[in-house]
Amino acid sequence: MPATPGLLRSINNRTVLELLIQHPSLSRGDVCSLTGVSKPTASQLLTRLLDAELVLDAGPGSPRPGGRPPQMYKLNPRAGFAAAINVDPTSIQVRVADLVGTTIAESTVPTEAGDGNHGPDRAVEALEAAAAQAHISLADLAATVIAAPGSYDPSTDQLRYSDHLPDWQETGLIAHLSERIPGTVAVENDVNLVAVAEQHERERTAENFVLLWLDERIGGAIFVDGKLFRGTRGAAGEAAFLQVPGVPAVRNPAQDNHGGFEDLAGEAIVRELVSRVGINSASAPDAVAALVASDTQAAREVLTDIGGRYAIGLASILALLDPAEVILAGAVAAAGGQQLVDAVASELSAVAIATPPVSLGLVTDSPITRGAMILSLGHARDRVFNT
Amino acid sequence: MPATPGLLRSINNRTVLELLIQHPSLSRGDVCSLTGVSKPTASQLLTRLLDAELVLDAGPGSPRPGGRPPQMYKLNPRAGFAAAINVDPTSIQVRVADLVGTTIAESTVPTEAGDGNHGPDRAVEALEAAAAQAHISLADLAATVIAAPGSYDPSTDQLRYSDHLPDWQETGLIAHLSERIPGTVAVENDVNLVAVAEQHERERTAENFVLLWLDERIGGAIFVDGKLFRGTRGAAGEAAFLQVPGVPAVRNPAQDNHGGFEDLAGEAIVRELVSRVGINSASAPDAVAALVASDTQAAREVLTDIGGRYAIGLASILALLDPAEVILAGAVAAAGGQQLVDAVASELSAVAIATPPVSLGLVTDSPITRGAMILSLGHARDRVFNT
DNA sequence: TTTCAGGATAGTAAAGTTTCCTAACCTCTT
DNA sequence: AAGAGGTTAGGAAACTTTACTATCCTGAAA
Repeated sequence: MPATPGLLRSINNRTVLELLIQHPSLSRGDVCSLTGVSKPTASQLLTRLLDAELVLDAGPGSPRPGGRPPQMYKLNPRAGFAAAINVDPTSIQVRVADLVGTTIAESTVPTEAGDGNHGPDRAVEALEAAAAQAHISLADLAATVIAAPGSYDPSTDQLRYSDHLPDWQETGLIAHLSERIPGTVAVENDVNLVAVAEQHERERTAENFVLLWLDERIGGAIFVDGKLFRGTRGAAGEAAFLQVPGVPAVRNPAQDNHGGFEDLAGEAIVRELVSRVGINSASAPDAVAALVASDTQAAREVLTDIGGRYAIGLASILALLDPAEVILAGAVAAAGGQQLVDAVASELSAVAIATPPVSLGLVTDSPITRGAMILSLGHARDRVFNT
Repeated sequence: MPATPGLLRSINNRTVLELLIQHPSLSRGDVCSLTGVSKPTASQLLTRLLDAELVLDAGPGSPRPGGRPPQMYKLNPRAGFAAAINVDPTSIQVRVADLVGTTIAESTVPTEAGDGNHGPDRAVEALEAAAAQAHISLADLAATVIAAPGSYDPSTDQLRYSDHLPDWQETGLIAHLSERIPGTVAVENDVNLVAVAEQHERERTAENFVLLWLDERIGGAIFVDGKLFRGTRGAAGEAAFLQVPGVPAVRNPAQDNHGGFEDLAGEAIVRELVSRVGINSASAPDAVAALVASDTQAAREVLTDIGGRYAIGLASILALLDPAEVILAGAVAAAGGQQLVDAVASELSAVAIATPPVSLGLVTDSPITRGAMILSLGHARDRVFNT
């Protein structure tokens, strides 16, 4: 693959398209100043992209005083479409967006236990329904990202550690899905996608950060150099399986699908700790919310205890990864709010080497689906722009 | 920075130079077939590089039957030079190599306690001496990499966690060194450099791996996508500071500069465990070597215990990073040999989620300096080739 | 109020540069 | 003579610079 003049065209085409993602519309002059190419080349680039129908005429722009108004161009939102699917034990949620990122269809299919197959084929059906609702054909989809608990291992093409989804255990998962869904198809761990959503929300300030997911289960996600770090088998960031002090070392964690950090700070433990101050809730988020609301000395001590447990696991994470930032997300983190963050941060400074800022997740509205859509849009653009 | 025709030249120039690193010499025809450029372009590229004195005529190659013998070209080894400096508490070791990687000077300066300054200026003196020995000027150096224990924090330009090197604690370390050493200057953690040497030795088979350093102290290094992962403050991979079960959670690890995994499996503990079977040695490597040599049931049990302790820390590392491979290196690992590796691997499969292959470090001869030279050569080539 | 020069910004055309490619032609050795 | 190595000549694709035209706003004069 030698570098020929055609490479220049692809590079510059791509540069312009990337700029059009960031800016709603651009004139030829904007392209000149933002990319550094000359005026004739900017014209040429936009003409080519217009011919390829990747770019549309956006009409005249606002004229500067005493000058001709510029001709504006925008990305063709219908040059391709992206889908995000979130699979959890009770439902399948589908969202379809155009290449600009505007949602054009959305639907949720409940998957009650015992009424047939809730596996990949059911997800494809839901996707077909959403596509019909958006008045597009499945063939128009350039990319689909499926969010699922557990980790996706690309070497075996299989979902692991997702006992809650019995119908998704087959090997050859993406191979199977690709037969029915066109374009790029990817399966991604749900916690990883929350991290993607958080990074997008923070406008890429954090290139290296760790997200700790505190919900029904404990999870984690790692960003390295602005990119998701998945590990070899897609199992990186499985914080629940950290071996931590305060509980005995866990043996056979894979078989039992439960880890040391969960024994120290998982849902059950949190509920039990909270119950010691007389608050009995059905779920850990409710328990923590009630704990934060009750402003007693005993409640504060329990919150410090919980924060300290999270801090122990985080200390190992910080020792290995030295992230610039730690984000706490998930229902328990949201329930605990800033008080929980403060408790974790203060305990953390006592047990970890170098403590980065700790903050709460900013994305509260369907973070998993949003992260899946962000990845899906990236894949869709990659695919559409390279033609 | 727009893509102009000049970019093609740089890309192709660079491609040819990279090939000349891997192959001792190449003909024009080799360049054609390896890069995919046409014959005239290959000629043009080599002529340009010859004019820039980055490439030298290597005489005629071996002729194929019934054909004209090709004209060969090789990298100009004197186009630039690279230096590697290894600083440890007792000495400063310097190595200088040409751009091809051939060592052209080597020296070791002992730094006995109490005879003046053993800081950066002393290292510069040693470097000057080595340059004189190689009959080059300091100005010919394109890159220098300094290996040191502790971690180098680029944000404060300072070495941390290196109590053994009191004269290296200043802030503005590289700024200071750059005033006296030309070219790229970098400071890198010694364990990271061992990992670089291992990766180089294994010819890039492992893109994602973790190296556990078992020596006077416990350390670690992480490779992600074929590149060293340093974290935000250069402190990634500090395995000694993992919080692990079996010992109490460590408080204030940074102040005391000692971590949980060290309490569980550090030098002192290893010596004590070995002493229980009657082997008393001054150092952990000696102790482990004697343990492996004495083939008793009790010795095997102690080895299993030690391996199990290492496995506990590794379990947390695997949970977070999911590497494709684990490498055990350092004096203790070398002393334990394959028996120790087997003990770790077998215990690991009991306490970790997914166990990758565990193996022993292959580089036994000055791995730190070799790693530093590999990085330094990379920097030197980057610098020389981009002109 | 209308008209029309002047000025500023937007866009195009023509010529030239750099880099690559293909095709044909030398060059050297067996 | 044959065959591989290497060069020359002509041309294509992408960029640039320079000079030109196009469009619109402003504001002053009719």
